[in-house]
Amino acid sequence: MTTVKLPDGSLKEFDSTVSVKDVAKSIGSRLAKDALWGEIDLQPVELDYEIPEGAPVNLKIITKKDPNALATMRHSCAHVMARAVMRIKPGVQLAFGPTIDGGFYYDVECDEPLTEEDFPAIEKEMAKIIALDEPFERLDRPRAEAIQVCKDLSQDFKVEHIETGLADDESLSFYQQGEFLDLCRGPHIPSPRRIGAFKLLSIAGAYWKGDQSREQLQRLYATAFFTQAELDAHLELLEEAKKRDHRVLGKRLGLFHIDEMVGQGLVLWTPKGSFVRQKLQDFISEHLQRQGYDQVFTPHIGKLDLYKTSGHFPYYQDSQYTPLVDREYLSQLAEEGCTCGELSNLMNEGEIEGYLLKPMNCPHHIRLFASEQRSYRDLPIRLSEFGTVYRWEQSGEIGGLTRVRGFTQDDAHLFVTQEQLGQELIGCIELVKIIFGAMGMEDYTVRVGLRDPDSSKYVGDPGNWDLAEQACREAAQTLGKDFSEDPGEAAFYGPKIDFVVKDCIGRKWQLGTVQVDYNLPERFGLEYIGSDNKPHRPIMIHRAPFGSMERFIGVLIEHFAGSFPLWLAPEQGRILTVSDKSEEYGKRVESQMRNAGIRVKGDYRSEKLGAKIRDGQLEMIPYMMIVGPRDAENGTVSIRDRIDGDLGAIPVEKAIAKFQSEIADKTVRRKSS
RNA sequence: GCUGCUGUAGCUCAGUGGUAGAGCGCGUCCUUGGUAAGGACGAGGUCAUGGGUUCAAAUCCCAUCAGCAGCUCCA
Repeated sequence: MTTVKLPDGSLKEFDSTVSVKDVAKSIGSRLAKDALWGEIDLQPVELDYEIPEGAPVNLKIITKKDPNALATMRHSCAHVMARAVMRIKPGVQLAFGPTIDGGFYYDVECDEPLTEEDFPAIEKEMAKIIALDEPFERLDRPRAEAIQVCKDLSQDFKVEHIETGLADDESLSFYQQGEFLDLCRGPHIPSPRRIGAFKLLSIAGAYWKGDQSREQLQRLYATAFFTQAELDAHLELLEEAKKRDHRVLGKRLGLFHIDEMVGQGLVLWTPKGSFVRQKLQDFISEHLQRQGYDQVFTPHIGKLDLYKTSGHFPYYQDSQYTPLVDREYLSQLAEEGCTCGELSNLMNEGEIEGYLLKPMNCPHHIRLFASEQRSYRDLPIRLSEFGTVYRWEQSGEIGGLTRVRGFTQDDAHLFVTQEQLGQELIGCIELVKIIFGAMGMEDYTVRVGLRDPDSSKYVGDPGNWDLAEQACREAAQTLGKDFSEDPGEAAFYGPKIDFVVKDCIGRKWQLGTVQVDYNLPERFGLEYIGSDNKPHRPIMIHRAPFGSMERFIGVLIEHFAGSFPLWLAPEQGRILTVSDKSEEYGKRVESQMRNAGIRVKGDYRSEKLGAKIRDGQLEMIPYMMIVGPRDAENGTVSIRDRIDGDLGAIPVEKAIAKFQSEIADKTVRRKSS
């Protein structure tokens, strides 16, 4: 008699010996078909495993749907990959080899570095190992013995990891497959046969334990699926994602250019890209006006003293462009025989005079606030600016529009009383909501950064911090969306709310941010006169709902895959003539449309219509208006919609009305697929 | 900043130790057509930059710059 207990608690009894597969069959044919392997008392077993008779055993049948099934298989595949590398390359030191979204990696260190040319050999060896079909066997060893095992294997990273990262573990588990033995928490699939299809993807450097001061390892990225079809689909998805990369689309659609001669991370906006950017600025400006913001302009540089007061110089000097040293000060230094080395030292110590390219806008806005005496009756004061700032980002970090060295924040600084803080934060969140809503972007995450209760690095009164954190939480709640609360993620000067989205290849980027600041008002000694006729210190809110125009548009290009909604499209419509005979009518329609405020161009080349349509389609033109003799006769245009294709002939006035209403509504139309 | 890869025509890319190729785009001409590529001809490149090896370098080596992936960082 065999008895199994299923995860739902139900018991199943069998008269004779049964395998896992038999149990699955007894539950349902679908389950029997989908079953990958079983788990008895959390240990993976093959489907043909004969369940021992006697006392009831806990059995779980694992299918593809099991959230851990794929990860378990991939991790086993990582072991196979590491084993294959060890067979091919001498002196391989293993570090970590976890599963990640979309695959897995293994960090290794070899005597001679791996290159992508080694991939075919590694994959071949992996296939061999899988064909051997040796099981993954778990071995548990007490601490001291485990360390000795790793020492015997000359696996220094594993020894270190047991001694530091796993310092509290009394017993450690290993998994063995053939000659390959690795410290591993498990679990693993019962046999390598379950590895359906795998592929090595790329190789990159990674620091041991993520520490820049430690050894740099080679990280071998790979992926695996249960079937070849799934792997192929995944690879195709990666290819598709590359096509919507904003750097690719930006070039193809002529939206921006980054020029080697101008400098790394410095964006040149083409007329088309500038148009999109301007439209977005107009859009947000309109809402700022409604919310009672005042727009200001401030220069791109400021005296070093300004940033010494704010604390940004020299403390954050590494992430700023080198200061512009004051002319007279520089010649004075030269006369004194100052060497370059000495000048550099003076800079490091912050002991120089001159100007800084502004790395942020707040000090300028603060000085505007301080330029007049303020009463509590004036508050809140909301100063906004599309302010361009410059930061010396690490060269390896720069790329596309998402990480640049010069960028324009849709910045504003609100000077508020403690009582006003909550309401103003809600107003800031409202703006973010309006923007994401207008773009149809729902796939973003919200993080509320709170202070780390164990740290003393924070400035400001703890009681006020509690109030501000609570205000941030309440403001975040008004989004009607889940948000995470991250202790320790607050800036040292105040709590914050961040908005994060993913790009086409899954990288996360912070867009909007709302931050409370107790620090700068203090450093600049800001005051307003309260109703008690005494000076009080205002609280500052920094906020940028887009984050930066560059990053936001980068993400937006990928979000729309280059197909901007009509109101944002640089070229909203294009007149296509069927032949040269319709050019005159085409030009008449073109000017009629333009007079109605529609941004149109004409394609009067002597190409065939099919070619013109193809070009327009590839350029993501929202509406193509085909004009031929029939249209000229009837006063119509034959509309071809970017999404829905041929809409037939309609009178020009009706087409204009249709476009105008779509523009006014800021309609976001997506291909329904 | 670190590791690896890459840099050839406006774009996408092929190519080999012996004086440079394709497709697209561009120009001219032919074609006058109704919903995703009509045809012919032509122009266009110090093969990223600077060194080195060699009789000979775009090709091999080194450095620099830039791009890509990842790591680290991001007030």
